[in-house]
Amino acid sequence: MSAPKLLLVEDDLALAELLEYRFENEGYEVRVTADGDEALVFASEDAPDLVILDWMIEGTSGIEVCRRLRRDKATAHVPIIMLTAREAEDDRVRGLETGADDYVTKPFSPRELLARVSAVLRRVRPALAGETIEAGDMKLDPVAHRVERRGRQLQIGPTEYRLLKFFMEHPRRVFSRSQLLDAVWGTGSEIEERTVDVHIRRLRKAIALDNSRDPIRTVRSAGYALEPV
Amino acid sequence: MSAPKLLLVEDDLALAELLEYRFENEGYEVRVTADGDEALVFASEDAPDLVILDWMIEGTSGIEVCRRLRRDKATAHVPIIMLTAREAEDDRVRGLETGADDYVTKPFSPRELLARVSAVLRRVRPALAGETIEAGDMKLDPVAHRVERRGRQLQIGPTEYRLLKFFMEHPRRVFSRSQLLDAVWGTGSEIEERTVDVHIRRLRKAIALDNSRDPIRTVRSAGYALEPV
DNA sequence: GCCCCATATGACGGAACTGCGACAGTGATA
DNA sequence: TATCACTGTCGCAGTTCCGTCATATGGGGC
Repeated sequence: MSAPKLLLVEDDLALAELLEYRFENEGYEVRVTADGDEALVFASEDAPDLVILDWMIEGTSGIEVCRRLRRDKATAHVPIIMLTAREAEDDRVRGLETGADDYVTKPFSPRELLARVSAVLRRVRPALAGETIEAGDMKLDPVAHRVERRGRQLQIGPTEYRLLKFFMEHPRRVFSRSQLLDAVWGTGSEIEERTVDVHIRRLRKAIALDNSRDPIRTVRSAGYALEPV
Repeated sequence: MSAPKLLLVEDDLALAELLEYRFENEGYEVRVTADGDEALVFASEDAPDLVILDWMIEGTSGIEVCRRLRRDKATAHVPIIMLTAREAEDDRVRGLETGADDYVTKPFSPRELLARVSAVLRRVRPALAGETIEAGDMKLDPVAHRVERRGRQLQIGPTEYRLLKFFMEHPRRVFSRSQLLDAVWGTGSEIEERTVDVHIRRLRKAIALDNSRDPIRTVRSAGYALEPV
C-alpha cells in the first residue's frame, strides 16, 4: 500500500535486475526502464517517491530527464539520486546544478545505494521510510495506514488521515489554508479555502477522546497547527 | 504570508526556471526577471527580502543594478547574493565592493544556493529563516506563531503579533507611525496614523505581566521603539 | 503654575474570521 | 437498486478583531 515507489532508470540490464531484486526485497515497489523518454512517461503516469537515474542512458540523456522532471509541476519535488561514472566529475556538477539531490559513483555496492535512498527518503518524507511517526500521545503507522491515540485505535477517513499525517510530520508549525491545500490536496487543486476548516473539524472529531485536550490549534488569520500534548 | 520574498535576476532561462521551482518548493515566494531595469522596478514596487543577481545580464549590468539598489533608500538594506562565473575573480571583488552580501560561482548546485540564501537571511533577519527571535525577556517563534515572555505564553492578536515581530526584528530603533503603517499594515494602506497608537496600547496590554517594565518606549513627536529589558 | 499639543484610554459599530450543522453529489459495495 | 461512507459547499451564529472617535492624561516650554 504505502511501500515507497522507486523509478529506476538504468540501461545496464544486469545491474538493473540486481537492484530491482534487492530493492523489492527491502519492501520497495520498483519500476524499471532503460529509456529516458519512457522514464518520463512512467513518472507522469504514476508519480514515484524517488528516482534513481543513470547519467549515461540511451535516448534522452540523464541530464535532460532530470531537467524535465523538475520542470513538470507534478514531479518537481521528487528526489533524484543519480548514478555517475567515477571520472565524470563534470557530470556530477551538472547533475547537482540541474537539481539532483544526491549522487552515487559507479561502481557502488547495492547496500550503499540502499542507504542513500533510505537517507534521502527519511529527509524528504519520514513516513515514506516506513517509520511510524509519533507526536505526543498519537502514533501513526504509514505502512499499516493506522492511527492510534493512547493505544486506542482511531477511526479516520482518507482526507483526515492525510491531513493528520502531514501535521504529524511537521508538528507545532502553523500552516495557512492554502499551504494545507497544496500539501494535502495537491498543488493546483481548485478547492475553496474554507473547505479546509470543515476537514479540520472532522479531524478534530475523529481524534477526540473523552477528556482529552484538542491537539489542533487554531491560529486566527494564519491557519492551523498541531500541538503535541 | 510570511514566506520570504526573493527577486531572481537571471537571463539564462533554463536556470531561472529551475531555481524558481526549487525555491518555491522550499516555501519562498519568487519573482523572476532577466532584465536589470525591470529588476529595479520590481524591487521598488514590492521590496523583496533578498535579491539573487546574475552578474552577466543584458541591459543594465549586474554591478549597476547592485549599486542602484543600494542607493535607493527603500532597498538599501536588502541583502544581495551574486552569481558569477568561476574565472571572473575581478567581478567578485567588485561585487563585494559594491555591496553584495555573498557570492556563488557558477556552476553551482541549487542546494548550495539554497544554503547561502538561508544563511544570509538568518544573519539579516532571523525570523525569515524560521528561527526564533529574542529580545530581552521575550521570545518569538515565527514558525509556531507563538510569543512568550519569561517563559509565560502570551495571548496576542494578529495585528499586535505582526507589530511585535517587527519591533523585535529591529530592537531599540525608533519608528514613526507612517513607517509602522508601511511595515506592518503594508504599503499603501489608507489608515489613520492615530490608529497606530491604539494598537500600541493593545500590544502593551498584551505583553504586560505583573510588575514588569513596559518595554515599548514612546518617543514624543517621533514614534515608538522597543527597548529590550 | 499654566497652556498647548502629543499621546493614552475607553467605548463602539462594523468587518472579519471561525465553528457548526446541513445538504447534495459521487463512487463503492452489497 | 439501495445503502453507505466520503467529499465539497453553503449559510448562520458566535466571537474576536479592527479602525475611528471623543475624551482624559501628561509632558514641556513659557
